[in-house]
Amino acid sequence: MTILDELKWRGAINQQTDEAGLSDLVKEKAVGLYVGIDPTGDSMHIGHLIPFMILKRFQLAGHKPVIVIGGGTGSIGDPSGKKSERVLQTMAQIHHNEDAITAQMEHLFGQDGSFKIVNNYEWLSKMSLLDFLRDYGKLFNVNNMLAKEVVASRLEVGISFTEFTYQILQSVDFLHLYQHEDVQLQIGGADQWGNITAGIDLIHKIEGSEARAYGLTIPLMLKADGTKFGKTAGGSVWLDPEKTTPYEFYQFWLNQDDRDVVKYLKYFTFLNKEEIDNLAQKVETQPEKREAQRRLAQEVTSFVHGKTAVTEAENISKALFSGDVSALSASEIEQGFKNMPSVDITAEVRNIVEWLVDVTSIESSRRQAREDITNGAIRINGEKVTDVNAQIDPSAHFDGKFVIVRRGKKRYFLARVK
RNA sequence: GGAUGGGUAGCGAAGUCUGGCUAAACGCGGCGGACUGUAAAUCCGCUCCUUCGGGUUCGGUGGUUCGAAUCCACUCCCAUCCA
Repeated sequence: MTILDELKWRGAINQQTDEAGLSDLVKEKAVGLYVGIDPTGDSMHIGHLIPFMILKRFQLAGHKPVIVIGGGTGSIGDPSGKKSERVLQTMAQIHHNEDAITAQMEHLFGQDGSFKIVNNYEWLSKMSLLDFLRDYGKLFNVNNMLAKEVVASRLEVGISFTEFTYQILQSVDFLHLYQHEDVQLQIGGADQWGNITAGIDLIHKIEGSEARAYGLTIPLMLKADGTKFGKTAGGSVWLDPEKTTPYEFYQFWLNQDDRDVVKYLKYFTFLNKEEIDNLAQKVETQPEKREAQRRLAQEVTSFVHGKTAVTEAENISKALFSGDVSALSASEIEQGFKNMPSVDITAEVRNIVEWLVDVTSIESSRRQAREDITNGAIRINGEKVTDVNAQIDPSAHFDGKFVIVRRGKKRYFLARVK
């Protein structure tokens, strides 16, 4: 099975520019290939992970991946997938994001030289306007540029010259990498098709039509219920443990729908076909065991945060979902609740309603607090409290250091006694 | 600048003609609960604040009235059409 066959099996191929040509190339040699990411934020989220997982698969198949941090393109703004013009980020912000994303990449893919990470700011920022216009601008036909889906869809609302130019910059990237890094394949999300083909056209114009450059896009990921993948009530699922804790990260994957889990195993893990087929079988026969989800959560959490994080996440999950938090030691709580919502409180003994609203802000109003207490939705240190007149004594448990509040089935809050 | 239609709770949307029965239908979302697989689907409760007496709400201001989301005046936004 070639790498392309594998991607096909994983359902990871949306479009390819020259299936036969690429297929031959992949058999012939170790192919240089790249995926770009513009530093629009200071962390990647799991949606960003998809193309990079594919890059990793190519690497495992003996090819030569290059990650392009888009310090240059990011300063322009990619109109792909955007309904309207975006506000430019300051260069300071972009450079900050570049550093953060680069560090994240190095953490994920290592610095052992098996992955090359480059920043297109290096070559794009040095180009003069006249060079740009004479060397590249001349080769782009505005009529073709206008016809690209990304631009065409924006003609109604408007698009600035700056964003309009984006496809040229991305093409220059591909050309640069083709010439200097032996890159012959660009991979991206489905919305990158136009940018990728623009780059291939540029290479053909400059290097001749026999130049072997290819493009491959990945299908847009949707959940079985039709909603966007990778979003939770709290927003995106980030790879940065400060934004999304490893525990939350693990839980995100564990909670995936049966209908989606096999697809995610294919996309986000390096498990082989037999293993995944076996797990798919389990989803059919014993869905309630959620072996596939558990394995998915373990694999992805381990890849992003490491093995220790998996063990920790599982320990915390066990304690929180059994409800038996009282067994936890103060130090375990410090660990497990590290990034759960928490507030600092005093050791003062208060009425529970006032405490939930005024002291901890866990509840938004007294009415709501009373309702939740009456419904049996509030647990203090693992014990259900249904009396609105109950008193809270922060010094009663956990060496007087914490009060653990649970609202509903799985929402936890930690109050730290100061 | 002119014409018309709008601005109601987190969002969508009734209510306005025929003032009080309206803290304001209904849907979505959110929060609880039941069931369960830490699921999906479904069902139930809650969803402005409250010391439970009440208090503050329907773009804004000012009127009419015993009483205004509802009537009047002015004003600010939004949409569409015309210039």
